[in-house]
Amino acid sequence: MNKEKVPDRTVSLETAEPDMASSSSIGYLGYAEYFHNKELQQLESDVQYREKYQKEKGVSHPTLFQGLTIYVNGRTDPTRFELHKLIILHGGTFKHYLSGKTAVTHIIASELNASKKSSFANYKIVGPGWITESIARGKLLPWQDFRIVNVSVLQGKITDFATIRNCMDPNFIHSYFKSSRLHHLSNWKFQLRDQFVQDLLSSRGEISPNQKYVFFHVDFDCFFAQVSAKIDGTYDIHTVPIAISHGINNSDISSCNYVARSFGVHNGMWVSSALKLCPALKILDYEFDEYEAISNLFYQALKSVGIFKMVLPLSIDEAIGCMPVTSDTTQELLTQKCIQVRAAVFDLTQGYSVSIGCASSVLLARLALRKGKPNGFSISWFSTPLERRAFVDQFKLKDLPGIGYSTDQKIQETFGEIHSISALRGLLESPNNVSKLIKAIGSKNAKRLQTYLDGQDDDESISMVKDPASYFQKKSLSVEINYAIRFKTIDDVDTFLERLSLYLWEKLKDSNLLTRQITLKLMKRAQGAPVDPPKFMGMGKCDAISKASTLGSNTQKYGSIASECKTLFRILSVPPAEVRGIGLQFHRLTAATQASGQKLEQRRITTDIFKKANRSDDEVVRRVDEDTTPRTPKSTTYASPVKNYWDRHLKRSVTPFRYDFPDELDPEFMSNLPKDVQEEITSHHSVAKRAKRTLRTELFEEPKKQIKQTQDLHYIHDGRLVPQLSFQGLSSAKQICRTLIDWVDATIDVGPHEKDLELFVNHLNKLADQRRSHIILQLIKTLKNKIDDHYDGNSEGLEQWEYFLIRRLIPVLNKTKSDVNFNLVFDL
DNA sequence: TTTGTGTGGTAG
DNA sequence: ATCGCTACCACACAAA
Repeated sequence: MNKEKVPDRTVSLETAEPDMASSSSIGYLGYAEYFHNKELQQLESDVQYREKYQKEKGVSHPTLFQGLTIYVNGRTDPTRFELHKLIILHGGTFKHYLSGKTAVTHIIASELNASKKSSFANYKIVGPGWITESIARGKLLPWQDFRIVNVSVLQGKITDFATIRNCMDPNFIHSYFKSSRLHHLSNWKFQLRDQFVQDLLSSRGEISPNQKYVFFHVDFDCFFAQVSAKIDGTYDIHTVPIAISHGINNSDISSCNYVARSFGVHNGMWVSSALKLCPALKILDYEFDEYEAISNLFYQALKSVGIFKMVLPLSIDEAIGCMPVTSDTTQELLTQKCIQVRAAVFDLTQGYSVSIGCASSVLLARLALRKGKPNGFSISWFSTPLERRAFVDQFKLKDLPGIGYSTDQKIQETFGEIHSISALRGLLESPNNVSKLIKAIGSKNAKRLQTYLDGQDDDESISMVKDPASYFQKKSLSVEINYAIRFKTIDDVDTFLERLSLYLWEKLKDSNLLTRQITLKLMKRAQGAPVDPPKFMGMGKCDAISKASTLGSNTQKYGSIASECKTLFRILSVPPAEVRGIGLQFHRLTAATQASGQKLEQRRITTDIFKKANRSDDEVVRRVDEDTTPRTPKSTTYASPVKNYWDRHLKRSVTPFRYDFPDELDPEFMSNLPKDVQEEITSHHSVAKRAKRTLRTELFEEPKKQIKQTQDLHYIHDGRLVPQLSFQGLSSAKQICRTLIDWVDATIDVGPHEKDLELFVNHLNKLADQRRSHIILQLIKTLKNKIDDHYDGNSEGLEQWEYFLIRRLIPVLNKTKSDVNFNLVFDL
């Protein structure tokens, strides 16, 4: 591709500067507007355009494409706009649509998705290089040399197509996120923040906390709509109502232009309702890569202006530039700067419009931005608090940051139909009303709202400006999917949980962090909600329930995380078929030390608990990827979190359900599988059977309490005040050992109860917290010996006990390895 | 009083 | 068809 041959873009039609007076027309759209005409007119226009251009430039182009009719599909390099121009300048005919009537001779595309590919089957499909190379060589090159035949692309798209509808597909998570706008928004935000922190730390430029700034809140006008419309190239964004969405029915509109808004269309609306308000609405698809590219240019432009001490990233299309206040900061100067910033973005992005709100506080800048939109700017530079308040009074409560739908509703429930800020200000003169407000929306919310009434920033915004490095530092990690989640069996759930754990674990590992606490969050179909929600593959009306588990140590271990998730799912006790969404969160993150990072690498190469345990000459697997620094015992919860949970959720209806999986695995089928697959299946099967047992006992049988309830005791031990740990009401190791023996004997046929296992692991973890490793060792040895006693039999229970021993107890044991010197051989 | 857990709300 | 994410704050309530 020869870019030099591309005529430069300084044609008068497309060089107009952004219109600073914020009026209706934007210069750059002149070009788009020009081609917006109906097709017949357009043919004539193309000829006119060519003549005008050649006359102005004093050049003429060879008519390479004479007689050809060309259509450009999707994103290309050079862009569709540039190709359009090249084609018509060189005598070709450009088609905006693939209407059936007019024959298109060639299609230009870089990549075709499956549906397009098959519908284009009868066309000559070529890469954009065909155009640029032909022009460069001065002759029409054979199109066959630039033909696009990429079967893998085709297949990839086809699997994608199926993948997104089936959450059990191994690629589901990845492929779903690839087209989830919300995932992209979150991801971009994180990346921008991360980049910001890195830049800040490497630049060593100090942020002085007492610096006074003018804030420039810069924001694209309907970003997605602007970008997608330009890529598509078919419509004039100033005259045609445009919205961005995936589908045509119950699909969210994520962005719409101001023409669409004038019909009452707004972001978040479903396409079907938007079309009722505005039948002419054009729906365009997302162009995520392009959003990212334009955003890069946007941030680059903000930096290049050179007036900002820092540029705080708010999102892909939104940032706050902080300009230090000096003695000559005046309304005139600020006006000039706003114009300058808008022009810089416009130039670098080649034609995108941003709006700016400029003020002395982050809040006022945000409000000013609303006045500046679209395609303009607004400055709120006040000298008295009175002026500030008068300015704030123009807005609605919902315009204030942090006042969303729900808070707004609560205020109205308290004070009647109150929408305006001025009305609320009046009400709050009475202390009585202030306490009403606090009661309705909480004290923090109320306090922040009052700060806003004064035009001042709340503590959070202040900390963002004063200590941005820590404000933008990530403190938790989570993943959530509430779309297309449909499970049949608990095996499905386990498999999915493993993939979700893997996804998040990789992020944890990449950020070199350890986690202390895991939360599993489920969306459960609400009582009475239809099994098939109105939105295709959506979650419908759901109850959100979650359960946290505090791990025994700071960990980065995939195995512990995944198995903990499965346990949490069982505790939440939602039938797999009722699950509509699933999420995983890591809290209480700590930085992994350099050493543990290195050990992690070792572990991945050499060890796997299962395999290690199978090798009789092996000592107990070393704990390698857990934090070995002693934790302060602090306060530990001695009561069972499980009991706590069920006390609170007992009212929740639990629908009985059946797991359908075979009781026994077919040995012939199994023997034909690779060894690792066999192991995996056996392990799933065993977890599933355990769950079956657990829930069956819980739901259909009188729960056989083998052992009495936990008691929570506290007493003086060894002359010190040490919290006395107990398991099943027993404190002495000897007594507990006897209980363990009874426990194994009593459950060797049916397997242990999940809740009991959890209590026992909790107990061990607490012992580990107190560094009482010898007791842990004693208990586990006892348990192991007892299980070995039953080894001749081939009961289900034995299998489950072994699984428990390997998966849950050995990790606890490994954790204590540094405390005592011992070798323990497990030859299972 | 302090700490921890589950839930709700918000933003883009 | 359709891609309903994710970090963070605040609160109610329970437990110590």
